[in-house]
Amino acid sequence: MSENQTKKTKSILQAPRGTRDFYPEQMARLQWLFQLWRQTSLRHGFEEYDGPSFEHLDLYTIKSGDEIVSQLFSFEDRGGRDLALRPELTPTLARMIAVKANALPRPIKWFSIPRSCRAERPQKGRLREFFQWNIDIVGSDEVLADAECIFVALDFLRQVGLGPVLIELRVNSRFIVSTLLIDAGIDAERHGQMFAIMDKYEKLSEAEFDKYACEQGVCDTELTAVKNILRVPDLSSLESLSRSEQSRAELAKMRELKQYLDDFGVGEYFVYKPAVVRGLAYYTGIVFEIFDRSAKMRAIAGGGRYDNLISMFGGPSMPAVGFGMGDVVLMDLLDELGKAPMIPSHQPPEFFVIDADPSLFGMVLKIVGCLRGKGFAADYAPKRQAMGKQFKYATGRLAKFAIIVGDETRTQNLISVKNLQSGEQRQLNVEEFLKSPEQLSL
RNA sequence: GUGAAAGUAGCUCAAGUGGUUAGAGCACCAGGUUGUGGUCCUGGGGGUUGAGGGUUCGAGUCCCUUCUUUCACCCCA
Repeated sequence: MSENQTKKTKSILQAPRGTRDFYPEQMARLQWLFQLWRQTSLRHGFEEYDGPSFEHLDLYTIKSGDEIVSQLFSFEDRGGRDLALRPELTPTLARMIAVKANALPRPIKWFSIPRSCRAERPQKGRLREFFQWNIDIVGSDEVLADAECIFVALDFLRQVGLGPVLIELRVNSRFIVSTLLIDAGIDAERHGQMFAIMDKYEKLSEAEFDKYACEQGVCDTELTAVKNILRVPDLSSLESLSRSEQSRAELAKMRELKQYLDDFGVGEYFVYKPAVVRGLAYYTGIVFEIFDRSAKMRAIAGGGRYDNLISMFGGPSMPAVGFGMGDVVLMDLLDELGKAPMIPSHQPPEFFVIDADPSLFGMVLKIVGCLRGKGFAADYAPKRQAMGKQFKYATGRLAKFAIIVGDETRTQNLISVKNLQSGEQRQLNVEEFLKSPEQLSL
């Protein structure tokens, strides 16, 4: 082996930057999460879908412009097509819906748990490969749809122990901010830039923010107007600022949203935050983010209304709202709060068969074989060892019942069944036990 | 992509200003109690100190390069 090859062999032992290996222990956690995401989605009436894990590069540049390419893992296939690993699922969703739009009953309530890749520099809570729970409702412009999306997220979070004391839902409306900016004499074409500046408000000190805004070409009167918007503490204060008919209508929508969330029983999570504008250009109305209240981490989830996206992909004009929740920040947070459950990476056996003597091993396999054939999780010690060791192994595997095969099994067809939790033990006839193992009461 | 800090066993951490063969706990494996358990006792495998090069009689320790992680930017779908 050449020196170069030795080097290569060593470097391939390391998983690529920003990726993770899922050993059984981590895989069990991941599956726990997926199952909860899936169950919650289905319970709320969403249907599961998925698309390809890579798409035409254009699919992503249409929406986000060419700058996005540097954040993508892109490549060319042998036919010269430009492709990219999916950095998110929303473009795929828009494409899938644009193709079949007229055939789908509305509202379309879909969910997915895609594995996605972004070529960014990894940090805490942000990797190059991750999973993201996506929830979308397409074809409804009613606030109820926004409320439903948010409710699924909160219902899930509540289930994993993240109540309103620990986390909050930050809500704003891009539309209303836009109308307020217009009232302040700031043209619509500069709103994108304003959103970007407003996004910094919570991260910077007052002086730093002023300086930053000034550098971005915001004049003093504009800065005052922007700050007035950013300082609005709640919806009722927003009312006094909203002068135009449009902004009043949008404010009414936000009130409606709050009412729906109250009705669903998750109103306590709601916080009005004027600085929440989201980075993406395509959001058109209500936007929201979910944060832990200590706010030391990135957003747990984020989303909003994007009424123009489907038509951008060549589909009919269809209103839509949705959010994404990544696995990384969520699991980090659960770990930090001690709320991540211990999930065994194997299925604990219902029955664990133990022999008193290696010569009885054939009977162990016979019983295990029969139980497994009947659909029970049954197991035995991997080595012929003293009974003490076998019991130890059974306990380690979290088995419920131990079945002891001894001389009496050979001579009288008797086995002993022991409840490993209570310690209770009883002798039974083998055939009778095997006929209906589920009727065992101990 | 730019800037900064860190990296010692699977995990958590030791190892004065460079100085014998890099240690401990947990975990893992094997023995011990001869028909009954996560306890206990004994032993064991494990590391080219992230990798590569340099300075030196001598490098875990100092210098350079690189990889990974973390933090701040960029961006955040």
